[in-house]
Amino acid sequence: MSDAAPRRRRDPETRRRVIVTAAAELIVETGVGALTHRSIAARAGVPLGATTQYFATLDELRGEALRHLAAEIDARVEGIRATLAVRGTTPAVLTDLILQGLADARALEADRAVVTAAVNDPQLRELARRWSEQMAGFLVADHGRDRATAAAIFIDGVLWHSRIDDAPLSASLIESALAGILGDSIRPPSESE
Amino acid sequence: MSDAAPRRRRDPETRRRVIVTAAAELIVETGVGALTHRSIAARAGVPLGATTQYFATLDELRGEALRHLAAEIDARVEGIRATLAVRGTTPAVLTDLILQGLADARALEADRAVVTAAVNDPQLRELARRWSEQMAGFLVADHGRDRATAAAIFIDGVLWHSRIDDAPLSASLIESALAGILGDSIRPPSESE
Amino acid sequence: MSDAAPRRRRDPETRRRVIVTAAAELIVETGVGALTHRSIAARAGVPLGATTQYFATLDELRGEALRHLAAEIDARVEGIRATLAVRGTTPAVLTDLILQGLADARALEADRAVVTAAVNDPQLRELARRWSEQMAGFLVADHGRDRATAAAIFIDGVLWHSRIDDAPLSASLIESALAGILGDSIRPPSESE
Amino acid sequence: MSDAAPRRRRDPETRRRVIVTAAAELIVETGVGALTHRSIAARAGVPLGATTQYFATLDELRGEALRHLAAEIDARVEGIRATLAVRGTTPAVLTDLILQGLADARALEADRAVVTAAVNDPQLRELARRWSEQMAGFLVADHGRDRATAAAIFIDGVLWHSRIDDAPLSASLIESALAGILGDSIRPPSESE
DNA sequence: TATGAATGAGTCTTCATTCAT
DNA sequence: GATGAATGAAGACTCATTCAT
Repeated sequence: MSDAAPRRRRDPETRRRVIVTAAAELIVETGVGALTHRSIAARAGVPLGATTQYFATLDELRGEALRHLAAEIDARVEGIRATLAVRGTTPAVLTDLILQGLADARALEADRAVVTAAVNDPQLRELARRWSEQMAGFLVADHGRDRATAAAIFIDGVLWHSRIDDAPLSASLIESALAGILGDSIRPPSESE
Repeated sequence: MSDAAPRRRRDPETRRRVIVTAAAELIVETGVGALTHRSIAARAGVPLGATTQYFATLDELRGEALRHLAAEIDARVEGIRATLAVRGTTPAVLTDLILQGLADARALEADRAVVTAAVNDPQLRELARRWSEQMAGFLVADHGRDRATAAAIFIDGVLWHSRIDDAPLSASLIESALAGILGDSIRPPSESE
Repeated sequence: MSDAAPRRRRDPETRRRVIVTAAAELIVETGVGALTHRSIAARAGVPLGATTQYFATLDELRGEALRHLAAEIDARVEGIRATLAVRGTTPAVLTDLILQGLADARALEADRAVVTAAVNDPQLRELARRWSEQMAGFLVADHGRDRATAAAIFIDGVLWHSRIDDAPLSASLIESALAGILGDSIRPPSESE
Repeated sequence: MSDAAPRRRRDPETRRRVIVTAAAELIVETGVGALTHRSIAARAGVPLGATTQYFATLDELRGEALRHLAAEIDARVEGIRATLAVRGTTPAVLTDLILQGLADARALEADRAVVTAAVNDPQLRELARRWSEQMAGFLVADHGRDRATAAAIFIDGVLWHSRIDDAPLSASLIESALAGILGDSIRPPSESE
């Protein structure tokens, strides 16, 4: 029944990660603007001082958290890339992947959080652009620059829609739109390999 | 005593409006998170006390400001509706309107600011949805629900793109994509009227 | 027996003065380095917030307090000037004034506090120089630049001595030294007015 | 296991000295108020823990550093004593030594730093007095108590002047003043030795 | 009613000191 | 013994909100 909180084990690596993760969660849930040392410490279950021990300023910690989110997103994007390489970049495949992505609420929120944060912070623009640019990059070989970009923009719109709107979009709506955007550049995936 | 002195802003209505407008500007410029009584008073050119006189809490004032932005957006949407009624809902007309909208940086920023704020505040969702829903509404008669929704989503994506990305999109990219999305539902505007 | 501290009367003028005075006292007693908002508030008997209400930064408040001390010093220097004008700048008169000054512990401490603060803050140098320069200025007409400066420097040394050393200096020691420094430039005060 | 590895600073004595020296430097450069464990460790090139290993509190370390500065001063004072013993205590010799002292900015700053620190810490008074008292002691045999004290006070004033004022004092000003203070007690140095 | 002074809660940040390793 | 991670007590500063005037 001793109420003196025992000093924690020394494991800087883990602690850093716990703090960054907590900050990332809070950004997703409440936005970058609401981030405070206190809220992070509470969420991470560490004393206030720990949040300033590893990061010189809140700005730095915020940056780490956003990069953490970006890394999460990158990992998913890499999965998408791999799938597209195997199954082809047809509207059906893309729609499938989008619906999968929408089903992962956490992933969706992380992605939109980064973009949202970028609206009022030019330094984050590059981070925010990445997802969309990579998606366009995956499509450009098969569909050309303009169609690829337009498709990526449409997909971005879909993600936003699902973040703001409660009614989910139907697969056929998404697939038809993509088919229209990609037009006659659509070809079945190559048989080889 | 001289009645030449212009009636000192005795009009509470006007003052309220001045304050709300100032708050709306600040939200657009710096985000909802940076809003303070002091910054609003300074921007509006009114004493600090005036900002608490007319609005019980900062939250309330923030809400009014966001509603003000929404009303601004509605006014522009109404203009779009009128134009579409006259010129038809073809990709060319839509592209024209989108490019016009992108050229109005202030309008664009206002719109994205409301959506951004809505990401972390469910109460604002309805406000944020409005623009997209109305746009879809204008297209539904000519193109059907799904195509209209898809087009509105694409347009939303275009607006986001221009907010995050520096390189502007070409008219042909936008028009081609819209043409693909709206597909064979596209018809020339009616001759009548 | 109500323990709710009643909100104070509104008298900004007085409050500012109370705060600056408290800060000046603390500088004299504990040095500029030990100055904190909290210590000032406690000394002044005002809530913490009051110390930040009137001064944008602690630096600004510190500056005001030092200027307050400088003004105190200036007032005394003006008294010295007036006395020297009437009674002449002889060693005897100077010694008399010095001993008077030394008797006023508070004045002495204020003076040395300003100089001490200037040691590590170049911005205060000018403030710290003033006393010595004015003293030299009073003597220059009668004794020439070098002797006047040397006398002022000696007096400065006397003030420091009395601040650090417990044993007081005798009047004869001071007077003899001044007589030596001023040398044959010493003349009795003019008879006229 | 090669014994070529230079014996890792295993010498606690040396480490203590390194830390104290670093602290002393910092006091001279930035004042006692700005002293922190971290700044000392950084300056000394030792780990943070070393600064708390050898000194129970920062206060203790600060005291050691000030005593270190006092010892430095003593060493220079001893040099002055030796010179005065050889060359005599004439104004010319004293002026020479003063100008030499003023040229050694580091020495000057160390000296004033100790005095400055003593202003707000009575425990340091004795340390701060030492320089002046020793200087007077060197002169007392040749010039008597009062003149010696007065000369020491004047020299102290000169040191302060150079710390606060940008314009340096001329040798003739200093020498004349000393000549006046020491008066007819001045004698050429003894032939002996 | 209109104003801005008053207050304290809450923010970021720095550091002395403790103590696990 | 030596190191640096851990902790919390301050410190500067900002502001929503209250309320005297």
